[in-house]
Amino acid sequence: MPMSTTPNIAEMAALIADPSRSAMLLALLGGQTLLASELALQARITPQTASTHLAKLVEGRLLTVQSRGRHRYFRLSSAEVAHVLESLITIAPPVKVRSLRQSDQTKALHCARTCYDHIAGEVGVAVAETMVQRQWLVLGEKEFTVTAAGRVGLLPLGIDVAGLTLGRRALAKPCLDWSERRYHVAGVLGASLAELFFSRGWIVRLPATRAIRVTNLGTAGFAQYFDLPSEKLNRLPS
Amino acid sequence: MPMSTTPNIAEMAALIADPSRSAMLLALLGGQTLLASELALQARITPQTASTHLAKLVEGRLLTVQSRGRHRYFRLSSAEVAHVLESLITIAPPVKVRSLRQSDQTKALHCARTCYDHIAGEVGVAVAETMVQRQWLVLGEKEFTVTAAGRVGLLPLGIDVAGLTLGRRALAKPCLDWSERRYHVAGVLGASLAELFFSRGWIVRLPATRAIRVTNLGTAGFAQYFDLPSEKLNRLPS
DNA sequence: ATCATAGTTCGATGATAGCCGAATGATCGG
DNA sequence: CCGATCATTCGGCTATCATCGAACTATGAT
Repeated sequence: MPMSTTPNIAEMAALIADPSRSAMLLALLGGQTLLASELALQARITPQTASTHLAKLVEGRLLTVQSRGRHRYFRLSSAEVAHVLESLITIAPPVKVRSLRQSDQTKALHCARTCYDHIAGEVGVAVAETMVQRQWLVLGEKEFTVTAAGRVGLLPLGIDVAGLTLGRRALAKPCLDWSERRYHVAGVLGASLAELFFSRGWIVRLPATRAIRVTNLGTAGFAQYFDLPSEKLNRLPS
Repeated sequence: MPMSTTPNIAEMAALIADPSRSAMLLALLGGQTLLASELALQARITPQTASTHLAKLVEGRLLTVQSRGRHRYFRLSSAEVAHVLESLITIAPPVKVRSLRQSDQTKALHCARTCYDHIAGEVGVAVAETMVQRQWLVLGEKEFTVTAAGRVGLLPLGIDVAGLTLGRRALAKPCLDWSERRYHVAGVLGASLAELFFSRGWIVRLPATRAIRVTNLGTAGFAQYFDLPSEKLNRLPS
């Protein structure tokens, strides 16, 4: 007697369904690679339990490990995994604010945060929309198409589109934002934009979160290169 | 002591994580509204257990019920829920083929199927790509933008884009296809396209599946209006 | 060598939750 | 009113699994 033909969604969902595991996954949603101990801390569990959880997540191909010395670095195994998590956030009931500090954190998350390895939140969406408005990007089929104007416009920022190495990864994919409900730029271009912003010191990571803060340098930079009004960027705690 | 600031992804995932519940959800992914008894049959469980599961799914806002007489009709509560399920399929391990009949079924699913209320699979992707190639759609920021040419081109098909009622729902969103790994059209436009194809008799639902069959009428229609080669449509069991 | 740190494995415990049988409601047809 | 159908509720059984203490391995520092 044949089993049902349904794909084993349940298995993957079960991996996310545990509170400790989902906490670790969300901690990794920023695209960072974190240590087992850091993840244990994030999930508020002992290293032993974290170890078993991480083993399961790797076994289930949600995470990939990289052993270096006695350390083990974990990260999400693909952008698709990140996408699943983001879509789950979309349907999850809104976050209960328990404390002022927390409220600050969530506000920061909404404003600017890293989604896997690119920039999401208000800033990410605003940057993307500026690029579309300038006809640098056109929402093609499976991805953003970078126009000739886009290639030229990105050069002063130090991004050579033609030189971006594409693995099997798309150049510029649209990625739905759960806080803004609009798209921002993912893919290789999104990643190199994020890298650029970090290396120029426009944005910095807030400790132990996916949230990022826009620096004074960044306020000027985003205004100059992307026409972003400074009010949008200054709502964050310094 | 404040709990973690993470949204309760785990709760939603736990609802999907049970094999019986995920079977029911996948059965509803076609957009149909099904009876509790039908869902129990799909999940191969007794009506009693199905009832408790369905109660939880409604409680968790994944499903909505509509009582009519002694019957209770269930359906997915939103397109977002469908989106979560599809994205989970994307990362779930591939389906094991257990029998020939099953292989046929999966082939049909790959070729053409309904994803919530729009058309996915080869046909859905092909239609979307034709529209993009004709510049009817442009992959804008959060959604496909329908161009002037698109509005004109869709008129002969009986779709008045300006007249489409938008709730909070997007007009035309790109939706990643797990079988093709390319995008098809979701959103209000996607829904009305599907409705059109059904009402014109171009496609019909195969019983008890999300798979659809392209009729002879449809072969002609898709060729005439969307330049789809007939070979693409004829791979299905009649 | 010695100690500390990072991580895993094992075993016991405890709680959760899916499952079905049986009984109860509720609705429709005659 | 009565039997049939669709569905829910309850109770008890069982299995699964997250959790942590304790012991163990491996790497790095002194």
